[in-house]
Amino acid sequence: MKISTRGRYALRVMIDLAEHGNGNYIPLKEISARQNISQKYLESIMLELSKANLVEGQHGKGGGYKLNKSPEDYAVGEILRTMEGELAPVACLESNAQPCTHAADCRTLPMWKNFYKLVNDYFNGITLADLTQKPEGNEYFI
Amino acid sequence: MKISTRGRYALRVMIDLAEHGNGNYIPLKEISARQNISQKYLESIMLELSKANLVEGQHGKGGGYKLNKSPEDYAVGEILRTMEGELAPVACLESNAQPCTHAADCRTLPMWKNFYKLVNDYFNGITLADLTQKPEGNEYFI
DNA sequence: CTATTTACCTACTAAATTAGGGGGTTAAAT
DNA sequence: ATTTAACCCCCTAATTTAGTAGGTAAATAG
Repeated sequence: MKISTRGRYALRVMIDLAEHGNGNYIPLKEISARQNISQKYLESIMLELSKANLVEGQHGKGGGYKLNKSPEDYAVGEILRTMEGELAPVACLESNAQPCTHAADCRTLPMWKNFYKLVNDYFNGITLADLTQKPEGNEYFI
Repeated sequence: MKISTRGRYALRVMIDLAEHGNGNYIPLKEISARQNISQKYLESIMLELSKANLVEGQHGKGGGYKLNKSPEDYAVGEILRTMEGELAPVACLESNAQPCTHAADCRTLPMWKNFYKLVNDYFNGITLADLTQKPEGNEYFI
């Protein structure tokens, strides 16, 4: 029941880009230093985020990564799903799962389904903007 | 973000005991056959459930396992935590975690904390009795 | 054109986790 | 004494996780 390191790191990178980007490209080296995450490992994470079109990479001097949308348009759920795949608590709820013949009398399926919805609703309801430090202090969470 | 096989199996065994036990000892062989789970693997799961006092084992003929309480007194959360440890989404929320020096300005900690509470509240609010098939049909979940 | 910078790409690896299996010992009932 | 069934210890093959190593390709500065 853990969020993977890749998911957590991706979130930290996205928050870093939201806080330090401002529409400019930020080289991975900077993010790696600021977040204290191995640059090599971050590379593979950025590749995934880039392929999923959550960030845009730019080669060469002055290049780096930047967000493709403004922070309030990224749901945390979107970022986590990109790194972890679907947030389903059990394999049989994943969209590519082969249909389970016992679903009709499975005692626990409704519980997992409700939980799955709870998880998605929670993380879809939080945006990157909610997680960035705002001057007046972030009051999103009590 | 998956519930482990051990956690799912433990739940299925507990439901099986609730539905077929009725205060009697049920040998693992029967549960294994009914649930289609390797008896060997179940052994190690039962050992854990037994040590946590969720079930009671009895040696010899007429022996097996039975619940220690009635089904409505088992929270699903209690069973899952026995098998998986705490249901914390990130390591730093676990009770034995070394205190994180960045907690004060961690952007995501409040989100994880709220999520942790959501998870615990959800699974603590469901009992084994809610998951067993009742004659009139189980209406706990819509 | 060359050097530098930075993203992008492929392959490898050590450690941990998962899902078991083998082969016994102990306790209870017949 | 035999059978049944929990309890206990040690082993393993496959998969996942969290990286590292060593490059190539593209953009910019001079």
